[in-house]
Amino acid sequence: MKKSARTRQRILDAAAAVFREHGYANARLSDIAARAGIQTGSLYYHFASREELVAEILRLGVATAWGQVRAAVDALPDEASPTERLTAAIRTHTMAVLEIDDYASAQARIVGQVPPAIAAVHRDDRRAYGAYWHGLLVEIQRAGLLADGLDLFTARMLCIGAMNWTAEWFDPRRGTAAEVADQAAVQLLAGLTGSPDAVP
Amino acid sequence: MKKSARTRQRILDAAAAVFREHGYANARLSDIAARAGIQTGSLYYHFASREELVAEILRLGVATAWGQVRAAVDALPDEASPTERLTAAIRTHTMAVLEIDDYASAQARIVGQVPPAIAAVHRDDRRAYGAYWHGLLVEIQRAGLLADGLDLFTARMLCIGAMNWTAEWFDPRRGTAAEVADQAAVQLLAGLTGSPDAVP
DNA sequence: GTCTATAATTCGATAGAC
DNA sequence: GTCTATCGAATTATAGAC
Repeated sequence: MKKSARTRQRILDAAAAVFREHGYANARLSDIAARAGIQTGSLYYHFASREELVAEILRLGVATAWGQVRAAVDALPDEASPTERLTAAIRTHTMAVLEIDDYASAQARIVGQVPPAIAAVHRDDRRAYGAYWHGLLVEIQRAGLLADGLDLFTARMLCIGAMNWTAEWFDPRRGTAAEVADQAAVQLLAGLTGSPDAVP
Repeated sequence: MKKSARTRQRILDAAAAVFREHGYANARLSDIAARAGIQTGSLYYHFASREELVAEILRLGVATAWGQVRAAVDALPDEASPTERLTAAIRTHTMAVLEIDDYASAQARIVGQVPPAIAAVHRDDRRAYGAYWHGLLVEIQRAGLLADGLDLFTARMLCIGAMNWTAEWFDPRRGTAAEVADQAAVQLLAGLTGSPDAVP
């Protein structure tokens, strides 16, 4: 790998960590540069502006979370039930936000705070990932497991909200990320199916 | 009411609306002043700093949401069940975030983005409101309705996350706030109890 | 590619007239 | 109490040396 690509990667990693920790408003380019081990001005060799860097973090946040979730779902045996597949997705997405991945965590924290122009560009990424979750919910519905009266869009957004908001309150001193992820899977799935017995 | 108090109130209303709409980072004092119908410099007769104004919005956001939720719960007949009480709370909190109240909505959107000093001052307010919700969940638990294996703290935070995140995605063109609030009540309660039949 | 130095801009905050 | 005018701090962005 070229030196340029390696430095660019260091900057991205640093930016994800800083946005995750400080939120959008309080993340300064000087913080990011310092964590990447370079001077602030040097950032501009790799990114044209702060906004371009932010946009890339958002894109990678969705891409990595999605990649991990899909890998976990695809790793299940072919005969896995829709509830098993959704359980794996919830657990993995929550783990990504809480522990595995600074990009997913940063995306969850700042996506609602970026300027409209960046949000507009990012919307297609979010939609594609949302469509993937929609598919998982449709499987539940087709199996006749969805609780009566639920709108699929609202149901999905409530679940994603519960998962993404964990980044705001999670405290490792209170328990592990895996414990939160497991409970999220149980609780959210019960909410969708209306029955705890549906959880394998 | 004195003129000073009325202007102060106009500024607060304007700030809540602007923070709700633009998030924390992109809300400028000039936007707030313009909406309140005064010049930016005039803000400083009423508030010592931007941070003081933000802190007041956060405080009022929790206070008004709590007030509305408590009023809705207290309006139920004495013989109302724990599930009826929690249903009323979820529906009302969600309605506050989505429609009723710019303060509650602004608080939900920016609470995770404010500088640490402001967040520290605000923590007591959040804890008190959290304790109220904890009490509602304990009622469910005492009635033997809580699903096995749920940790009350995690369960509460997942619910609050799902409700607060609605501010990020709600689109009135897709449906009414009341529809989302109703579904949130059904879905979140089923998640907590593990049984749709527990919902009245 | 990265550094140092600095320009440009934005925005919160202050001063003083009215 | 509010306005106009302006200051000052912070931070993004650029220029040019190395």
